[in-house]
Amino acid sequence: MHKCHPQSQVSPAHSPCVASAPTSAQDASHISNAMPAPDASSISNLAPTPIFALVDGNSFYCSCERVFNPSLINQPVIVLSNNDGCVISRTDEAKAIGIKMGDPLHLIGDIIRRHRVRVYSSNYALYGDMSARMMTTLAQFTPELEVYSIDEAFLSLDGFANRDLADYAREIRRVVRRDTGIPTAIGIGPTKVLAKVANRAAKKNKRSGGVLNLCDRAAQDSVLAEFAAADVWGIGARSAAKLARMGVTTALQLRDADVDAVQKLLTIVGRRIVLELRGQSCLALEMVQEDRKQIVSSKSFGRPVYTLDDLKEAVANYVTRACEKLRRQKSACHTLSVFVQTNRFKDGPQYYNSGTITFGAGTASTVRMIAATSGVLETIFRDGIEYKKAGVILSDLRPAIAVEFSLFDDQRQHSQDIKAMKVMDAINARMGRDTLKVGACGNASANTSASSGAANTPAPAWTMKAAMRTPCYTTRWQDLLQVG
DNA sequence: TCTGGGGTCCTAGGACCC
DNA sequence: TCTGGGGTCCTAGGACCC
Repeated sequence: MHKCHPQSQVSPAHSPCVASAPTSAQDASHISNAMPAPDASSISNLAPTPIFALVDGNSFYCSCERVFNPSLINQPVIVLSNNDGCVISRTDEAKAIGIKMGDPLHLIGDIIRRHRVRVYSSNYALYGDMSARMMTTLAQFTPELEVYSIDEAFLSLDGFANRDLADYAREIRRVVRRDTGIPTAIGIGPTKVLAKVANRAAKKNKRSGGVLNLCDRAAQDSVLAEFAAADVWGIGARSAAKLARMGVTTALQLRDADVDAVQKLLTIVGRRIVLELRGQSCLALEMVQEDRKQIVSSKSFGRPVYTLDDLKEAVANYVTRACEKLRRQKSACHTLSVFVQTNRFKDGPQYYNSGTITFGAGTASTVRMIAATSGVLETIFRDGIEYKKAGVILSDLRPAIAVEFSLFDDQRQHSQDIKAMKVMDAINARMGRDTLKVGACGNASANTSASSGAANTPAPAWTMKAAMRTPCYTTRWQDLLQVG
């Protein structure tokens, strides 16, 4: 999902930034260690400056809830993280009464009651589907689109320089709103970092109408002067503190700072940000989704877990999710790690342990990997500990098609594994997730939602809390919104 | 009682080899 | 045995993103 933020390596194919500023060939050679310094003379001075638009869904999760529940409009609304832990999305009304991103639910009970804040558990099936609709709509407006996260996309508007870009962006907003119900903000700039700045500024400034074009220098100067360096894409808390120590607190100061000094402080990443703020594009649009290099599935438990059996069941479910992702990208895993840990927010003794298994021949078999995690858990489990979280990490992923066998690997078993997984994936695709699953996963649904009360047995402790989840309006027939 | 989950990239330092 | 330099590969930790 997050391939190309300022920390990512620069794609060698992308060097038009140098064209607009030939004096910076030196700079460019530092940006990418992998590529030779471009020969300035070989680059046409007429190479067009790229144009990026960043489209971002406003309070995306909350907006998704509003689409299906108009009574939430103009109300403070928040959406919670897993286990109803903390705030991960809030509407403007919720921001206005002081609710912050990441606030733990149990610390803001007062505000919630006082202002009658509408509170929702997160419903990723719904948000994922709404996201897909938004991206499909956006794709109508440009052939070059990078889906950057669930609620954001970069669009290349390279061919649109002859149009009024702000007008075009307003049209995009209108159609996305009409076709999906999601309100957006759009920032436009000659680099991704500037498009990001424009987007944030458009959101903040109510007079902007949700659109801001930062393609021209005067507009950049005035907006960057009012923009905190800490809010620039790629500058986190640590880097902001370092910059502040050298007297840099605004984005304008950062842009005009000595680029070598910034690089010394913030590595090559900082250098790129400065150049991007100057209008030299270092971060290319990445239209194709690269395969994951690592797949993680980990979750805090709804309630504390004490037994090895419960841990095994929880982890079997996490492995199931991770392996589905693995097979979707047609990879095989060579290294599998499992970890368990206590509640890090609780006083008292902490425990963390992990174990790793390597597979000589890569595998994508849920069955095999569950068996492997079971063995690992037996070695890292200690009795008498209150576990709060566990997870698995699949790494050293390589193409499944190229799995290599040694003399001792059982190739016949391997091809049977593949067939079995094909069948399982096909059935689950047709009939719904977990229609067919490995016995070790138990009977519980991973999500103890309000609607799962049919079972007579209580949910295992590890299952997630999600007491305030809305129905999956768009992805389950039973949950279709009824009108009338 | 109560605090998310899933990613990527960069750098420094150690191990090892020539 | 000592001394020196340079290269590669791997890993852990730090930082950042949504």
